[in-house]
Amino acid sequence: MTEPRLTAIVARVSTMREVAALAGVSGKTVSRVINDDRYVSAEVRERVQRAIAELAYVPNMLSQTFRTGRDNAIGVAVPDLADPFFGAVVQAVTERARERSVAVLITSLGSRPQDEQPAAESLLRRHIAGLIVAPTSDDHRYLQPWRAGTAFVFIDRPPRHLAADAVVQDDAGGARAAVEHLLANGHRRIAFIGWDLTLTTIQHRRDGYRAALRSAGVPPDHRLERVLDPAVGPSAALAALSEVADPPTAIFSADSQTSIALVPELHARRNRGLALVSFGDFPMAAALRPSVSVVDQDPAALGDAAAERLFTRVDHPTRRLRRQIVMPVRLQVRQSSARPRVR
Amino acid sequence: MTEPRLTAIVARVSTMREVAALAGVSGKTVSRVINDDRYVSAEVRERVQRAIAELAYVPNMLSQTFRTGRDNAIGVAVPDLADPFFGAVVQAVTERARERSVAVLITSLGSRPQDEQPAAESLLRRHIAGLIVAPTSDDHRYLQPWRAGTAFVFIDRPPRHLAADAVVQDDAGGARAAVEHLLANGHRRIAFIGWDLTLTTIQHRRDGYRAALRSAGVPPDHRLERVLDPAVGPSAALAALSEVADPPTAIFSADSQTSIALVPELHARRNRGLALVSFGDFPMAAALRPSVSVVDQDPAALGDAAAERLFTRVDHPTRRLRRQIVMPVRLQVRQSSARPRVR
DNA sequence: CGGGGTTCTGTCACCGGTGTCAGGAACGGC
DNA sequence: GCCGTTCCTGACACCGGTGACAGAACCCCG
Repeated sequence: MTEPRLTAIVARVSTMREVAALAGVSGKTVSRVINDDRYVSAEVRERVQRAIAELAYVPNMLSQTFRTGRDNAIGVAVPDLADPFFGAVVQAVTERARERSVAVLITSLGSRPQDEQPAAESLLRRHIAGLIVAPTSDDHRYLQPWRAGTAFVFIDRPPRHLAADAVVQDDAGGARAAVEHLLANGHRRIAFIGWDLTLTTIQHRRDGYRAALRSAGVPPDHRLERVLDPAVGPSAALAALSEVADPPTAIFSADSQTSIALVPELHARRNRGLALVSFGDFPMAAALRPSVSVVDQDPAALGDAAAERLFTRVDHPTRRLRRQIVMPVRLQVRQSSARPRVR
Repeated sequence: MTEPRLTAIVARVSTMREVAALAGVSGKTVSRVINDDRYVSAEVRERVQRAIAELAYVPNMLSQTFRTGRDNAIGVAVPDLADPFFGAVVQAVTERARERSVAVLITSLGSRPQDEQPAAESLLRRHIAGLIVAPTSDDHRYLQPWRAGTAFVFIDRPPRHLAADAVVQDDAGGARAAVEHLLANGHRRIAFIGWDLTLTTIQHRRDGYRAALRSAGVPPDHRLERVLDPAVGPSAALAALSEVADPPTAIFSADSQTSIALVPELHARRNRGLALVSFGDFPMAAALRPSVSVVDQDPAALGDAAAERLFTRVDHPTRRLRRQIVMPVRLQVRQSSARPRVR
């Protein structure tokens, strides 16, 4: 055994047994030093630490987690990481995880519901401690076998056929506030444009839209409710709206995806006085002319809340907590929701 | 042993030995069925598969990876996931990884260089097969011990003091093309605004900016080169530029972060004919009035290239390949780079 | 009918840590 | 001097799969 050289250049990761051999102790004693066990003499501890430094030893987390049966990691599954909303959610989750030295496994689910289960199981088979999921499917029973070992927190949309935590937004309330704001500015003919009515979030926003109209005594008009066909984009929907007798003076856009598609189209048509409020902020909304009024969702706060709840479940599996957390949304009034032009 | 019921409700994940017991075979035979080993009789295979379905067995990846010593996962480390550029990169990487059934571990590095090493090591100690990193630090020697077991691909910025693959953009060429375009449109006084000149990417863009001016015989003017102070934002820089004798008629913004801050400010000042080209596309750039001309980086292509290179290194550790991959960038001409107004 | 090859299945060790337990040394109190 | 307690260290099994190897059954061919 050569004399320890602290400056050694190490070209390979070493194992605990190599450290033990170099320090002249058993593997278990090295383990004790790593884990700050109090029952190690100062002299031995010193020797082991020198050996660790000498070999640039880093514990193999694979075997640690294997031994305990639980990976010190959480999973995050969202439809699309390139979507700034989910990007911000994931960013917040990774920050909370790092504070706890927990690794984050990530997967994108895409938009096809049938892809959710295999993607989620690819994370679960690693026996992660918890999973944060923004679901795309309508049936989460497949998660049942994993509940004993893994905590689940749903975000954006609640679980179906499974009892689990959910952090959602006040979809109906936010939509209602947006439409009430348009009503207060004198709009009576207000259109609803959404992207995918099979999503419960969009349904709730439509419910809020309708409730606001009802409360104001404005008669509903199904011709003003439009679903966007992703193949053709928003131009067809706008054309159809303009052909309605007594056409709308304002649009409530039910999600930022729709708004992002809608805005260039409105600009291209020179936007004949059509007001707009978007559910969901989006980049540059404030810099556009007119700047776009939005219902702001604060994705970072949502990510924080989801991570906090997940870690609470991991730390206290038996604690009783309300399953549903509703994040408030905030109406951010800008220029695009001004009064209708007098004709 | 009860008769197999395929409809069993399973409340717990089961192990291979439980499957083996139910099927009346050895654990190794179950392993063979899982891994599609050809030496299993049809009759046994059938029995084992029924037992797997009955118990809803999913292999424990923790032990698989532990046995082989290499985690079937790759790591991705980027400064900020909420940045749409990195979001799109990560989205592309996760798609490529999913095609290969490889898990993706993610971490955000933040902007402080000293945070990079601990964040990277938290991934590496899991013995991942590869790491894609957009570095924030200037010294990557700490990765040396891991090279034997882990492939490294740097993105956006090349490694320092370490020989490893890098997928970068044509920063100088893109900047040069942008500035040449402004020159062709008659601009002679062109400002450079960047966010952080310690980053090599920004340095290269400035080099391209200077080279374009030099080739055109336009005398350089250091007063037109500005670094943005993130604390005060772009207003101070714009004010300083407008006070220069013979002020600029165009701005070359060296990164999308800067552009995103700059655009609202230009709008607020009613943008007195100041042209703009941004290095890096950003959301809504096409929808703004005037729409913003950009040097488009295609982050998805960058993520694809990085993932492809990583998997090539993992599959063929000895193959000789060029270390540096330069992704082309594309000048996307829109309205904001038009000719200067005649005064 | 014997030898060689292929097919199928099981036994056992092993990956690299950690939990359990045992045992020796040192120390204090009566 | 004896017993009980605390301190320190090591031996050993174990987590759940898989690689190496052995052995049995069967087939084909000379």
